[in-house]
Amino acid sequence: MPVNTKTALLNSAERAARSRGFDGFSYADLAADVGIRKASIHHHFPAKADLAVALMERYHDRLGAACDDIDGKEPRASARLSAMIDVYRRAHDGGKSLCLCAAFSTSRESLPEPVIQCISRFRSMMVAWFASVFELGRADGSIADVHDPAHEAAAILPLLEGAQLAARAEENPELFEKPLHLMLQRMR
Amino acid sequence: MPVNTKTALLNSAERAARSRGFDGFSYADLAADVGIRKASIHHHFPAKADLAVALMERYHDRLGAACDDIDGKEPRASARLSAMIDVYRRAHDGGKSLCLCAAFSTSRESLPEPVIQCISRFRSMMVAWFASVFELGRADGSIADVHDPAHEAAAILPLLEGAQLAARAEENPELFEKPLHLMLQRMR
DNA sequence: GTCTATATGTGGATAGAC
DNA sequence: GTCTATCCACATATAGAC
Repeated sequence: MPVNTKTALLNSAERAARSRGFDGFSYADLAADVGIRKASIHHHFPAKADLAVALMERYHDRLGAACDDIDGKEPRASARLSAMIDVYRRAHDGGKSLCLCAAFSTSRESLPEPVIQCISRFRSMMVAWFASVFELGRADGSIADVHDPAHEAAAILPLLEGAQLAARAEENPELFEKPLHLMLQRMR
Repeated sequence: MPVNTKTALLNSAERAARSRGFDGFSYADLAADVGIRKASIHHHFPAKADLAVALMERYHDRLGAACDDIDGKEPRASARLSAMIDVYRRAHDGGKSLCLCAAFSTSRESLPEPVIQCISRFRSMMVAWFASVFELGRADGSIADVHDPAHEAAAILPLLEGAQLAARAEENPELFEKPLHLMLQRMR
């Protein structure tokens, strides 16, 4: 429940960007969705580039908080990994949406420099977190056959984003689950 | 070397779509690139939707031919898989580009129905081909630890497209290689 | 098949009143 | 903070001459 217009705009823009790409929505779309005139949006985000920056920064912070939250709740590596897979499962929304990082990567050329850097920071953060999970998985034995945590971590983010992409292509949630099957089977 | 205008337009449009998304280029861009006026493009592709269909069909046929070509040349499963990984490696062009399937999946909502169906056929074709490769890999022993060819096949396409997406995000070719490391190590 | 010229809509963005 | 009104650039697309 957004209490203010700015948050409502960010929520609307994030939904739009994740389902149609950054070039796939306009201020007119947001205006219709939120219920104000498009000129009013410029009061909150003078240029669309400013909106892109705000979206990516909020997303970075939100996922960072999700990592911390999971670490605090789940002591076992398999449970941590499972919880993050669930974050990506919910994010792809049955094949209607991508995570913001994947959506923005395609639209790269339309995005201002600060957003590119924020994407880079986001990926580093997530890969580092996944690496810590696989290291723990090797130690606590809750994930099978972990011989190389760093490369497991490098692979899992592309796999999750690629699975979202596959599901998005046909709006078919099954296409998100199938690619993850082997990984899920390694968890105990 | 395209001999005719239509092919030149398809080549230019494919480059543009793969690096900027389907919403990220216009007939004006193609006109400038190919060296004709934008009105002339409508003679070859009346609407942009027609162009999208032609692009996806050509891509489907080209990758289908690549699968056949690899099967004809490489008897070993590991060599076949390696050859297809190389197709995707070349396609991502050092982080400047995606495969057409990944690029179109993000822009899904802007695309006409025939293109969506063609993407679906494309994915089925590729997953079936990868499944045949992993089955062969289990039989000839050239790919280690293949216990479930169908799920391996379901995972490899998202992994390749996700790796392209990662590399694209930062225009960094290393981000394509790292996620594939574990898979490459299984090949002998 | 390609051109000029043009139609029509929509994009992001600004000025200034309330 | 939101509005109306407007600007200008660019999008896809068409008509008709060459």
